[in-house]
Amino acid sequence: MSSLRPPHGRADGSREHMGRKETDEPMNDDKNASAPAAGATAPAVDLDTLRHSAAHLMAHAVLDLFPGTQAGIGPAVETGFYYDFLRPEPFSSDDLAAIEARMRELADRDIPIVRSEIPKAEAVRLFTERGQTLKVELIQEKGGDIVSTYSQEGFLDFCLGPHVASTGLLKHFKLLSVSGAYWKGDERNVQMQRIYGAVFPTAAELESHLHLLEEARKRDHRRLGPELDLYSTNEDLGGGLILWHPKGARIRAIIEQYWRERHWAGGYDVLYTPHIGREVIFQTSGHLDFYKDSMYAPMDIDGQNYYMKPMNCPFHIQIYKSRMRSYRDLPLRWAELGTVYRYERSGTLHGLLRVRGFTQDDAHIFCTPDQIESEILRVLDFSLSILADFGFTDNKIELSVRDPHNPAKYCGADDRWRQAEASLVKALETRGLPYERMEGEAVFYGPKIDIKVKDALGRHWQCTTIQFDFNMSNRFGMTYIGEDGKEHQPYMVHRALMGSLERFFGILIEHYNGAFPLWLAPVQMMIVPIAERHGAYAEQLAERCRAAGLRPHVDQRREKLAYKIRDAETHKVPLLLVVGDKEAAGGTASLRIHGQGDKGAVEVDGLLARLRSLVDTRSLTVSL
RNA sequence: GCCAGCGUAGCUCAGUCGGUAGAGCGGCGGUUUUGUAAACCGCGGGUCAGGGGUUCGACUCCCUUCGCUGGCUCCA
Repeated sequence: MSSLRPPHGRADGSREHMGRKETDEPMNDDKNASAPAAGATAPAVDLDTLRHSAAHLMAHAVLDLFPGTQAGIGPAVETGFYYDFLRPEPFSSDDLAAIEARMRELADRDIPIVRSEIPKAEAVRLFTERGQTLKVELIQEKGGDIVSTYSQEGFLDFCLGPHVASTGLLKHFKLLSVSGAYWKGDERNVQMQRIYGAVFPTAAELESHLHLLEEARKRDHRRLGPELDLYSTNEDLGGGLILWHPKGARIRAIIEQYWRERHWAGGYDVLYTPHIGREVIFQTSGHLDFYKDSMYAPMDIDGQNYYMKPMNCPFHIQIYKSRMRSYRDLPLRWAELGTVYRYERSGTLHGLLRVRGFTQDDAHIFCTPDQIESEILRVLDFSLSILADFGFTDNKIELSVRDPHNPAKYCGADDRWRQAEASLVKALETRGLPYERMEGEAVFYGPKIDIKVKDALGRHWQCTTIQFDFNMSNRFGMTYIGEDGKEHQPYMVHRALMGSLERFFGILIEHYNGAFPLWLAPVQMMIVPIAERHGAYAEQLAERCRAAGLRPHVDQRREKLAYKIRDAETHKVPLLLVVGDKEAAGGTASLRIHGQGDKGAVEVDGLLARLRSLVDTRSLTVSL
């Protein structure tokens, strides 16, 4: 149903997009079987070929070391490859090391990789002989009369190719992890073991990729969040439920304040609606028909079933319906920081990025058909402007439209779809924004624009979604009175900018590596008196900071200066103001900026004015 | 939910073959009054995630529940 919430996917750069690309179809298909032949021996190879060949090399090593193992599929992916294996015993990390060592041996021997084209029956016989019944299944499904195979010594694979000429060309790889994966991606099928590996053309690139992984691990919000005392989760509380600590809550409150101000200034009104509602509202909305699996069991209140809301739209619609609406009232732009609860399968929970209770920065725009273009443009501009304030300026935009081959999957009249899509395209083109067209990625009730932000490590995260909805206004019988005095059905757009506050917070923690820009930092300056006798001056200074609308904290502990500095630096406090005899006498403070070091003594009023302006402009860096 | 792995002090981790636990940091107490990334001494702190079982004896072996991790599936 009308989800406002962007998919809770993980970062493109790290996990989610390890999905399949063209080369991940090692299965044969006689239509293309002859095309890649030349590539098989070409000395200059593209990256996917290299990675796919590395997958074969690994399968070769695995089948050598663990006889009886069956191979599934082994495509190239974004940064390397994976290969799925069926084997009763789990692969241990020791096994991984052994497999990698074996791969190096096989690579060192520079074994030629040979393509052959053989009759299907022959292929079936060969793979049956080897006990590779999964491959036989693939051949029978995918193969034409003649199928292609690749072999390197005793290892034989059913594969379209192309591949590198010999194993010696495979040099810079590393096995990373093993995990479960369903045969053919269907959870009703047997579960196999998937081994992931990284492959790059040069040692330097592999090294830099491994370094990126390490960097991502270090700035993982699940590590930084609790470490910086921003949030926690708790076993007794339950999975997927977030406790916002004072510092995290401070950041959230700042974001919420900013969000409200921007919305009011941007022509929105802000709503509040309850967390639960009677069964009937979710029957009308269709959630109980289409969305029940994601909803929690009802609670009985005075003999009536009430549900926790999984979305805010039915509630906003009730407000719309609370009185007659004229075309003169439209557009109505209603926003809410709406807390919703959704059942997510236990295995999918992930820190702040995928939780069971979260707050969407939701909005619904109700408008007339002829307002839709300008409204889309407006919401697009608004979204990009807000994302930019958080430092996300390099975004990827996707336009998700219907699958032209499967119109039955969607509801709503054709002309509405055409108009909706046209207005989305128009908005993107008016702004000259490049976008990727995603056929068949539309939600069933309407097309949408998604914005994925690119973080400091180059990973993409989906935040914003702008979705048409042809369904809700119909189900709830929403109307407005037009110029003609007759009832009309309003157009409805759902949108979320940050997605959910939890998720956005997680992204921000990783993007900034926990070192929030001044306007968001929960503690903006740590004031450090050198000795106890400077405590009073430090407090005075803190008072002046607070009077300037800044957030200081005084470190009155009886510790050495160096200790307090180290502490503030590791907690990523943006500014340090050191005060001792000199400063107290001169009415100054010694300034130290996180990541920049000691800046020497500064005059206080000037500093505060400067900081105030950095906060007001939401500057992402501190420069004086 | 599924496959695999993990869960020992607030945090990071050690703990041999089954004989009921240890370090560093943090915390607390004291000494030190400190000038730009960790002063010194001392002290507490654990139902070894919870429950059940095997055993003379379980942190250790088995079962189970919860939570977490890597993926798969899902992300309407």
